Amino acid sequence: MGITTKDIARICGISLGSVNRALHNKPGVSTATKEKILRVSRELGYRPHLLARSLATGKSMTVGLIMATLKHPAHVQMATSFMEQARSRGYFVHLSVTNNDKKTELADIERLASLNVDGFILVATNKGRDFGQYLTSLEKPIVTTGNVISGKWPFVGIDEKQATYEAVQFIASRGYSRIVYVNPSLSKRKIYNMYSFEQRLLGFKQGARDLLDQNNYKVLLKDEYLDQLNILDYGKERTAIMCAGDFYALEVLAHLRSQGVKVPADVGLMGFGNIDFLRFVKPSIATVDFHAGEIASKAMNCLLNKISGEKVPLHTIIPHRIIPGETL
Amino acid sequence: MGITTKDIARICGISLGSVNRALHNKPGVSTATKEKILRVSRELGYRPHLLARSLATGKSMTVGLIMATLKHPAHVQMATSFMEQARSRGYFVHLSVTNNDKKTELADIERLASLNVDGFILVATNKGRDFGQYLTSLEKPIVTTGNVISGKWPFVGIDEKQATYEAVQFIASRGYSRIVYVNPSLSKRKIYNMYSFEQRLLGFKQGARDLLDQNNYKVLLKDEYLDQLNILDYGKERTAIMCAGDFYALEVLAHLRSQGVKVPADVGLMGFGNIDFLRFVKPSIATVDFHAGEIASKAMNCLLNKISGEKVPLHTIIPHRIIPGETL
DNA sequence: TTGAAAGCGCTAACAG
DNA sequence: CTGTTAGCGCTTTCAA
Repeated sequence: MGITTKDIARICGISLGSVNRALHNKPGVSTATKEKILRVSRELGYRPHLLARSLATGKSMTVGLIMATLKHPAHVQMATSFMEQARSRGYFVHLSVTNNDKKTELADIERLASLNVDGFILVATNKGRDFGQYLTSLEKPIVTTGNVISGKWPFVGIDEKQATYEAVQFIASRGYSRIVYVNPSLSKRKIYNMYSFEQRLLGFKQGARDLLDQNNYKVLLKDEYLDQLNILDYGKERTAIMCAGDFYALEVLAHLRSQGVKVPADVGLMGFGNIDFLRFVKPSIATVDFHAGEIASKAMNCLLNKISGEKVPLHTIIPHRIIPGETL
Repeated sequence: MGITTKDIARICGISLGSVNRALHNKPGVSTATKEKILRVSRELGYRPHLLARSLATGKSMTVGLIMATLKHPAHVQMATSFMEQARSRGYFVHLSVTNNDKKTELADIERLASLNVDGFILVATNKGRDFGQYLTSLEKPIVTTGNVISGKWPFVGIDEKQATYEAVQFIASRGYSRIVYVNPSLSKRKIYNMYSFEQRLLGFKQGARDLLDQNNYKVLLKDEYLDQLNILDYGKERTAIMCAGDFYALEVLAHLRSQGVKVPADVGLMGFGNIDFLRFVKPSIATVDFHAGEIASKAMNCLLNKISGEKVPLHTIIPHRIIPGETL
C-alpha cells in the first residue's frame, strides 16, 4: 500500500491538517514545518490518493468522453485533441468508444457518472426524449459534438447542411448538370442519432433543387450504391457522384475503376471530410474540409468553462471549406 | 446530489448493512426486506458511488491503458479491442494517448495509479532501468504490447524480427536481388522505446545477409529517403523497396509516381501492417499482416487474469503472414 | 500557526 | 436475519 497523509503526519509528529495545508500551499503553516512535510513526503514517495480526494471534494478533475466510433480518422483526431486540451487544463479524459451500441453507451455514461466525472462530451448514438431526460437526471454539464441531441445542451461542430449545399454549388459550377448522392441508410434515424448525415442530406437536396434542373439528382444508399451505379447512364449528361463521406468516395472510386469507368472523364466525384489518406490517392478527390481538432478543442473548452460555472454559447460553428480535386 | 445507501436505509427504516447485503445479493437478509430495498432503490434511481466503493475495497474494476499514439489504424483497432475485451469482463479502460511524450506518459501513469486502476497495459514511450523501477514501485499488474520494456512484464505481440525476415525471403523469392529498407530514425532508441522498429530492422538485416549477395541492401531513414531514392539506380539490378510500415510505403509510392518511376515495373515495393486503407490503393501493395485486435484482446485477458491472481505466460506471440500484392 | 473531528459513500467485520 | 461500527484517504470546519 502507498504512503498516506496520515503516515506523513505521524512521521513528522504533526497533525493531518497541517500536512494538508503544506501539500496545497495553503496559508496557516510555518515555513519550517512546511518544508519538513514536503521533504518527508518527497522522500517517502507520497502520491495523493485521487479517489479519496474526489470523494471528499465532490470534484474529480476528469471528464467523460463518449464516442460512437473511432473508425473515422476525424474521430481519432478529435479524441486526441480532446485529451490534449483537457490535459492542458489539468483534466483527464475518460473515453468510452461505444461502437454505436446504445446499451453500451448508456452503461458507460452511467459508469462514468458514478466515477464522478465533472462533465461529459457526447458524440451520441442515442437520441430522443427519454435519453434527454436521463442525461438531465445526471445533473452534470454536457457538451455535444457531431450529433445534436437537443437544443438543451451546447453543441460544437460545422454547419453540415450548409457544407453540402456549398458542395452542390461547387459541383454545379464545374459544369455538372446531374448529381448522384451516396449516403448511409437513414432508416433508423428515429432510433439512432444520425444528425449529421441527416443534415448533410438536407443540404444536398436543397442545393440540388436550387441549382439543378428539376429531378436531376438521385439519392443512393451506401448499401445499394454498388448495384445502382452500374445502371447509371454516364453518357447522357455530365454526372457527378457526391458522397456523404470520404470513405464512400474511395469505395465508389474503386468500384468505378473495376468497371472501367474513368474519373473524372466519365463521371465526377466528391467526398466529405478530407481524411489524410486522401493525399495518397490518385486522382485526388475533391472534398469538404473541416478542422476536427478545432471542433474538439473548442468543445472541451466549452465544457470546462461550463464546469467552472461560466456561461457558454449554445452553438459554436467551426468553418469548413471546399477542397478542389482532380475528380471534378 | 445523488441518492445514497444511507438514504435508502433511512427510507426503508432499516440498517445500512442490510441495504448493502440486499444490493449485492449477499445472504443474510430476508426476501421481504430485500425486495423492499431493491424496489425503493430502483424507484429513487439509486446509483452506486463507484469511487466510494473503490476507496472502501481497494479495487476499482478499471485498468489503465497507455498508448503512445493513435495515428496508426492498428493502434485504433487495438484501443477498441482493449475496451471491448475489458468491458466483456466487467472492467472499464482508462485510456491515455501520450503522443510519444515521455513526460506526459509518466504523468498519466501516475495519475491513473492514483485513480486506483487495478492494472496497466502499456504501449510505452519510456524505457530503461529507472522507468522499470518506477513501474515496479506502483505495485500493480502490468502487461506490455508493441514495445517491450523489460523481461519483467508479460508481453503480447508478433515476432517482429521473424516477420521482416520472412518479408525478405518473400521479396527474394520474387526474383529481386537488391533491397532498400526504409524505416524511421533509430537515433533516439537509447531514450525512446522503439523496440518494434529495432526488431524489424534486425530481422531485415539478418534476412538480407542470409539471402542476398553481400552488401546488396541499403537502409534508408524515413526523413531522408525521398532524397536518397532519387539517386537509386533502378536499372542495374532488380530492386525492391521494403518499408517498416505501410504509411512509408504509401509515401514512397506517391513519391516514385511523381518521379515517373513505375511500380512494380521499375522497382518493387512492400509495406508492413496491412492497414485497411490499402485496399483503396492501386497498385495493391504487398505487406505483412497481423491481427491487431487479437493482440489487444489477448493482452487484456492476460492482464485481467494476472489481476485475478492467475499465473500468466511471459510471452504471447500472435501469428503474422505475408500478403502478396501487385507491387512485387 | 496548529490540532481535532466530522464527513464524503461504501464495505466488511463483528455483535446482537 | 439484522444493526452497529470502524475505516478507506482526503478535505474542511471549527477550536485552541
